[in-house]
Amino acid sequence: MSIESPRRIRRSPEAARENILSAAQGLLLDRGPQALKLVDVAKGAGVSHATVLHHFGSIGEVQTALMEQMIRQLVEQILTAERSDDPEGQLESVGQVLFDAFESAGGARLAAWLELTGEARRLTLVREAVGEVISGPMAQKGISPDRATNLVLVAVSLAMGVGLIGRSLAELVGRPPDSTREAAQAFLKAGLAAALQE
Amino acid sequence: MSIESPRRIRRSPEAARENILSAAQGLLLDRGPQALKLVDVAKGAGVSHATVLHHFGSIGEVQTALMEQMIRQLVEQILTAERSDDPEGQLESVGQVLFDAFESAGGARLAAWLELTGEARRLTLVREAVGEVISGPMAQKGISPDRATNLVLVAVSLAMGVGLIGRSLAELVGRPPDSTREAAQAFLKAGLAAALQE
DNA sequence: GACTCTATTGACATTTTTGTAGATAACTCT
DNA sequence: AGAGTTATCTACAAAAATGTCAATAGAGTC
Repeated sequence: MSIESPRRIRRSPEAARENILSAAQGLLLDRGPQALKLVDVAKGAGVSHATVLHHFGSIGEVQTALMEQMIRQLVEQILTAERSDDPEGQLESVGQVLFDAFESAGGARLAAWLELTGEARRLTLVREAVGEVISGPMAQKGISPDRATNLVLVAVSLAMGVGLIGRSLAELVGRPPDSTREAAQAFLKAGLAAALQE
Repeated sequence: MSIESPRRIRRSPEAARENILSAAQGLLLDRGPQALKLVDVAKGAGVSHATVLHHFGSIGEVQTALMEQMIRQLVEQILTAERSDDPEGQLESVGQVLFDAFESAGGARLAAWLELTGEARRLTLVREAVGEVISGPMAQKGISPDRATNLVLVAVSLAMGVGLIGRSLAELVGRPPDSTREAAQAFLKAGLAAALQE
């Protein structure tokens, strides 16, 4: 029987916060917002719950910090795709990334959570991204700001819906999980094409 | 100073459950799922929390009962509209009701909640409704079951997204709250029309 | 009016969740 | 190596949320 040496991992404050937030994100994505309890987050991060409080002050601040981080990630993904591509494929590509962001990265779950908890005002970052898409690639395609806004509203809503319930819905009607997304992307593409033909 | 008579309202078990559930629904709709605490629900219903437990056994059962009731309401709305209308307007009408159900009645919030908490299997009722729409009005329009399923998946996802974040999104980009829904309905209608022209 | 039934309640008990405080250990700098 | 800083931990405390129980009070029946 040896006395075990009390090994601790000591992180920089930033690393510690990051570690905790990523654990929290994992919990949010696969167990839902209700799972964001202090001890559970701590356990997920491999630290004591006191450590979480040391870095965030309260569980509530963990949650808002998580929201902000996820929003930043979401917007970054979209803007990156919007900027880097060739102007031709931009619209399709942005559509692609939009669905990706809302699906895999948990964007839909985040947005749903924000909406359900009434914190949707935090989405100011999103407004900027939307504005950039409207005045950028869509303007280049000759789409008026007004119509462009409508298309974006529809596209984002659709991506949101698909990201949130698309897979469940498909399985519910006996289809492969991705079929909702595929159908939605095709539908959106057709609608965009129609909008361009005027 | 008079001794106040301890007036109680004594309801039938059914009325009591209904009263409690409707209070719970109110809480869910305007404060989110996190607000569904035992005491808060009880306060909303104007009874003691012990009464809630007497009728439901636990707060968890209140929540699942609420889910089931809301799902039933949702499906009923959709099926009613699907059945009662003239065959011509059915598709448009169902689209209308779909958006209504997911928006005003809180269907989107319900579905989001189910999804976030991983209880989406409860939606078997929805499968039946979907099946009925596919084999009913859509078949009459000459749409193949396969294509019909795709359209339904898209329509429901879109209604879901619009119902959940449509208003916030519109306000976020400086539009009137209803504009997301209007744009989405127009977009969906156009897509349906295109699908019929083959 | 007395009796029965049970929905309702206040008071208590338990569990869950969050927050606090002092001690300890990991890291940096000298 | 020694000292200072502070991230981390354990143990404790507080608060919040859920659940239990015996007593009370409506409403119907005899």
